[in-house]
Amino acid sequence: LRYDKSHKVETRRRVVEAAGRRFRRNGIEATGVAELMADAGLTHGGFYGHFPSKEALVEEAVAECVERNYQLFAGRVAQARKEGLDPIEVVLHAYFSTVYRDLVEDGCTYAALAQEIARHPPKTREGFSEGVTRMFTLVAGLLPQSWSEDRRQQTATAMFSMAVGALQLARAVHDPKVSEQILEAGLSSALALARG
Amino acid sequence: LRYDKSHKVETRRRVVEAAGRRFRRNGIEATGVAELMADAGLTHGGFYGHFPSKEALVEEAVAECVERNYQLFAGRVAQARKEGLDPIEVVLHAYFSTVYRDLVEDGCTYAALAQEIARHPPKTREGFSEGVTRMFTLVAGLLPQSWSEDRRQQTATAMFSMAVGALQLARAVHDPKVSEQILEAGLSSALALARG
DNA sequence: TGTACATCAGTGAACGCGCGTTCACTGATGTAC
DNA sequence: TGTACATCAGTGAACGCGCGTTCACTGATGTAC
Repeated sequence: LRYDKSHKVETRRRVVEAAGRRFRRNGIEATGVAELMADAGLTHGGFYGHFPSKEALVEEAVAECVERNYQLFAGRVAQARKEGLDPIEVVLHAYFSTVYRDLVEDGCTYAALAQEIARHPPKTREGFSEGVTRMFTLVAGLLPQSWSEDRRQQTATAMFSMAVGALQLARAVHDPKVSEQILEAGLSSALALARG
Repeated sequence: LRYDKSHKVETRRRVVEAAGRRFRRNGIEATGVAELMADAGLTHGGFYGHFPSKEALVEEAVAECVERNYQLFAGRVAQARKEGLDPIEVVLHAYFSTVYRDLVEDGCTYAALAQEIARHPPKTREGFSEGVTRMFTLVAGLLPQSWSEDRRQQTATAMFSMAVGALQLARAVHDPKVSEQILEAGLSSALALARG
């Protein structure tokens, strides 16, 4: 044996992470294998020692982005609770903000990839779908306990859809004023939905 | 003179329309010049007799999609009024439906292109942005007259964001049941927002 | 009315380029002696 | 402890391919005689 096995595992992890960032920033199709290997400090040839194809990496990178998003969110919720704040308010303010709008490469996986994912093979879409339903459930858990399970799930789903749509439109629009109005409108309506 | 001038104008129109469809179905980047020229019944070489570059066509096709979307919507509103129905209900039911989810190439320009447009030059984004604000205003006009101008604009903005996000997530998710839940949740929450 | 002609919308071969992928290789490493 | 060696993670030239774009051309058309 040459390197200890952790070496290759670590390199692979670095490639997946670099891919996740690039995919969110520039899109999956627009990101070349050579480009993301360079991000990980490697040359393109080594790629196929880690993955059988670009699509295999896409699948893994999407799953990693989804997981990372979930952890980030769950972390914020836990911290809000520790500080005695309403988690749903903290989370919504974080989401519908110019900071999150501009944080593309480390930002929301769903706003960044939803459109492109729809044209990828089922396996890739499965990881994405699982992430979506987990987010729905996480948000539903932050809504009033007095509501029925169904109502919470439904409201959470709608709120999350609104968050994804608002982030995307806020990014697409060229007038910064309109962009901010989209975020503000989304925030206040999402808060209204959360309060019933 | 050879052909009457209407001939070239008509061909150009056909190319722009074919491009709009392809862009919505397969994405802008994934659509080749040869492909959309074939859709219009031509070969790729003729393209540059009509447009200086692919990006110039993109700009025009986006503007055409935006306009077409607006007309479609305005038409539905007018018809609902004629039939004595509440236009906002008619429009929301049409939007948050499996039919509209599956009608990609003739469907919502914003759900289909928002993500990609964010990476295009300012001129292309301007046409898109203008369309977005026009849609906001159109929807705002359907909300209760008793509300303040601000409230209507804000609610319309949030509703439209939700529609775009819900359509995208419903398209991306691989489980049809989850996809339908997203549409249903979006519809009932959008109706709730419309009623205050 | 019939023919020769000029026009120019549309054709299709060719270009440089970057993509995903392959493969013969290199050279830093942990191990055996 | 020092050296020779086998391993294999990573290198980089090369591939076929499709992209956007160019350009010399073709041939259907309306017009002039």
